[in-house]
Amino acid sequence: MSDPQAVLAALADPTRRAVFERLNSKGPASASELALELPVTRQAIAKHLSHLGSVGLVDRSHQGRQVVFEARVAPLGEVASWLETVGSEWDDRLERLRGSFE
Amino acid sequence: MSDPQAVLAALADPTRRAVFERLNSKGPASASELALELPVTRQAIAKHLSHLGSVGLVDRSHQGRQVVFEARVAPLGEVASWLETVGSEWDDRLERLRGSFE
DNA sequence: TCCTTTCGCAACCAGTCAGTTGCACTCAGC
DNA sequence: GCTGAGTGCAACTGACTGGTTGCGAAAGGA
Repeated sequence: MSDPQAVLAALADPTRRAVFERLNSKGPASASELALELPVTRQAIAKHLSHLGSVGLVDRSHQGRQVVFEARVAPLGEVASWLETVGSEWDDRLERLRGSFE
Repeated sequence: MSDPQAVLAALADPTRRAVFERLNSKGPASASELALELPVTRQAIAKHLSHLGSVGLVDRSHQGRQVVFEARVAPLGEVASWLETVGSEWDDRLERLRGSFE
């Protein structure tokens, strides 16, 4: 259960988004594999994966010598519901405003 | 029509989120008013408002000598639908995976 | 055992950005 | 015209962080 704002911040970086979307669309991969497909070094990828992992957007598992990372979409739902909450606050405000004219 | 990733990045900063949520929950305010309620200077607020405005999360209007800012929630919907798209990509991948076993 | 691959850790660099300070401008009220 | 409130612009600073390089450790294969 990661807080939505941390997930928001994690998705704010373009490279981190690229890593996540790559894992999400083409399936699990290791940091080295990702480094071949993206224009940054393995170390940069590893840092981003660690960041993504800390907010629950990525799962790590060992396969022999390799460490394979997999995307997890559950935190996205929490962000979505947070956005919905903010939106409904706005609706409430409209409602109160309407009420004040009756 | 602001792109969802810019909105994402705009909402990533805690202070900027605080400004937006303040405007969203308590209604329009000027930069000076916001500076009284938040622990940063008016200039910092003004920069954040400019940033929020550039992604469509805030509307500005003049009231006499004052400049009043108001929250706009439409871009939040775009972010939500983007999140949904990412989620559905994941569903597609599951579907393909399922198909490969038949 | 030796070599290679993969990974993790630490140090370092450079760019970005949040925040402050200072100053100039505008406009309403006296 | 003067004063004060509200705003905008520019320069500066400090901290954070994305990215790289270098090195050492662990693990599989010949």
